[in-house]
Order: sequence, then structure tokens, then C-alpha cells
Amino acid sequence: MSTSAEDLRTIALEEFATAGYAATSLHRIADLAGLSKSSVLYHYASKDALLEAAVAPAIEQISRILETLATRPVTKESRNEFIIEFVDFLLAHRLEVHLFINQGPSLVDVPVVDRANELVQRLAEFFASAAPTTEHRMRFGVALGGAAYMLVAQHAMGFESAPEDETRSALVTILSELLASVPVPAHQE
Amino acid sequence: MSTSAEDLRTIALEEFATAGYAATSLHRIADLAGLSKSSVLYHYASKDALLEAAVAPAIEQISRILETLATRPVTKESRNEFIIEFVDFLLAHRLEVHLFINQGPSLVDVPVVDRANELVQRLAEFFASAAPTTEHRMRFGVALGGAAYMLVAQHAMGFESAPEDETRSALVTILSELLASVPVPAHQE
DNA sequence: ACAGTTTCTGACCGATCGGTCAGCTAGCGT
DNA sequence: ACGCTAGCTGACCGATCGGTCAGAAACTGT
Repeated sequence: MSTSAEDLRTIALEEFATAGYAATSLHRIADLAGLSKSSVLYHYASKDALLEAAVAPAIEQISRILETLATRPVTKESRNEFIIEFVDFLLAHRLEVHLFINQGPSLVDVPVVDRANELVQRLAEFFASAAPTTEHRMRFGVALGGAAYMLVAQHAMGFESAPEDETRSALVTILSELLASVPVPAHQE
Repeated sequence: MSTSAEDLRTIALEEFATAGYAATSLHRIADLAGLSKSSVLYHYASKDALLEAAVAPAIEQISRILETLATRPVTKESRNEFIIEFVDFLLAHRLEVHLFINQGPSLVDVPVVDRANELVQRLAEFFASAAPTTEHRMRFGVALGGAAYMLVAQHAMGFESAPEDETRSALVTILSELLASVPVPAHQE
């Protein structure tokens, strides 16, 4: 098993998410990994392929979460459980989420990003399904975009990153509050 | 008075904010404006200069808002007034804000963007000055990043853009709620 | 009609981009 | 010792990048 391929994925994800996909050259990724540009293209057929490999695990996980979500009925309790699950997902894949949220529209030609955008739409529908008013949809959008922004930009905002569990509980509180007033659909047992 | 220069500013801002600064070429901006790349560089000395010209009005306005903010004492009432003022700023300059929030860290070499980042830090300090806990700071970050995301990505999230006044009132409600629990500093008359 | 200025353009430059290719090097099974 | 493969590299390619420059085109006041 080669560690280089995984190192490249990690490095590329970090750079793509923080500096931007278009602004990150294969040369820079190679330098950060201590390799040559040719070696990067040996492990991954193209820059697109490297991006896909870097974000694939996050896509799979959120896709899995959404599938189990579709089976269970939507109640206040199941939604609160989901928020906790979702926060853990955001914490574990903050770079990928930041990449999707901020660069999604400009990366429409990459298939895996298209799929991510589709998943975000399904998430939005899930939350606003019972009462698709402007405010309810905006609540979800602010929660998602705000969390994604915070998790990678907190150091740029002037305060050092807090311990992980503190961040987690604060995020659960804020997102729960944001989404609490969004009604759940009426359903029969 | 030439309309070309202002057209270029508008077009460049739209492209920089949605497609990304690095991913937007001068050739594309010229095409969208119906001009040649040389003409773009006639009106603006460089790509950086074009970016600076495009975002300068937004910088000046938020800077002015922050100055008047520093003179008045911070109370619950003055903060609620400020939130409304801030929402109107976000609505009027959604593209610029989106650009700062999403691409700020990768554009540190452009002076005007550095100044914008500094202003964001002052805003964060303003809100968390009384109780700089992790949650209070995150509330402001989620509010800012979430609003910036919503205002340009709402069409990408599956629902068409709502009428402006509806968006405005929803945003005021959400941001007020997000920032309501953040205490104001105790002060004497 | 003329000169002067503003606006605009195509040709061109060096640098960098993503990507290809032939070949070097190190390890491993036999 | 041998061949095979995986990992890696520098040289090279066409395309595109931001930017320069000399000059055409259009508009101005006189």
C-alpha cells in the first residue's frame, strides 16, 4: 500500500478548499507532497480525478445519511437526532463541505460536485418540505452556509480555533435553534 | 462619461463572485462586455485593479457603518438597529460580500481584500466583546457566512429567488434570533 | 477640414497551466 | 542474476494566462 496517493488526496483537499480549485496548480500540490508534477499525474489521471478522489468519501457518507433519512418518518425527535448527526458530518468533513458550498457553482462540469449539489438540494427539500416558505428555506441555507464558513474560516475571523467538543456543542445549539421553528410534516402512524 | 468602465466593473464583480477570481479570465470579462481584452486593460491597469474598483464601493460603505458604530454605545436597541442596517448592506452588496467571505483568504495579496478581512474582524469583535465565548463568536460567524451564502446561492439550492422584501424580512428575523442571546457590554450613562 | 484626445484593437511577449511520454530507479519474486 | 512491475522524473507539448505596445477608429472642439 502506497502512502503517497493518500497524502496527495489530503494535501489536494486542503489546498482546493482553502485556496480554491482553479487557483491551485498541480505543481503546488506536488511541491507540498515533496514530489514532481509528473508523479501526481501518475497517481491520478487528471486534476479532476484528484478532486473527485479527494471528496469522494464525504459524498458517500452524506449520501448514506440521506438514504437512512428517507426511510424514517420525519418528526421533531428524528430531526434533532439528524442535526447532531449532521454536525458530526460537518466537523469530520469541513474541508469538503467548504469546497462544495463555496465553489460548487463554478465546478459544475465535475460529476462528483454535481452530485454533491444535488444532495444539498435534497437536504433543503427535507427541511422545508412541510412549509416551503422563504424564511424556512433561508433558515436551512443560513445554517448550512454559516456552519461551512465558520468551520474553516474561524481562524481568519480573529479567534483561535476552540477545542473540538466546544465547537461541536455550540454548533448543535445554534443549528437546533435555527431549524427548530421549521415545522415537520403531519403524518399518520 | 464612459459607460464602459462601469459596465466592466459590474460584469467583473458578477464573475469574480460567482465563478471565482482566479477562474475568471480577462478574456471572458471582455467577451461578456463585448470588448477586447486590450480594452479591459485600457480602462483598468491590471486584473487586481479591476477587482479593487469592483469592490471599493462596498468597502467604503461598510467602513462608514462601522465608524458610526464605534461612536454610539452598544445596547440591545442600537444592536437591533444595526442588524437592520447590516441586512440592507448585505442585500445591496451581496456579490461583494460573497466574494470576501468565500475568497478572502486566497486573495490576501490584494490590499483592498485585506482591508475587508480586517473589517470583518472588527465586526466579530463588536458582537463578541462582552462575552467572547466560542458559541457567541460562532453565532456571528454563522450569521455572516450563512447570509452571504444564501444571498447568492439560493437559486442553486433549488428554490427560485423570492421577492426582495420577503428575503429582507426573513433575514432580519433570522439574524436577530441568531444574535439575540449574545450579551451586550455593561456600560454607564 | 483639421488636429487632438479618447477609445479600442490585433499582434505579440514571457510565464504558467494541465497533460503526455520515454526512460530512470528501486524493490520483489523466482 | 534475472525480469517484471510500481514509483518517479525531466523534457516537452499546445493552450491559456496577464500584460505590453504600436497603431487604427471614432469622437471632440475649432
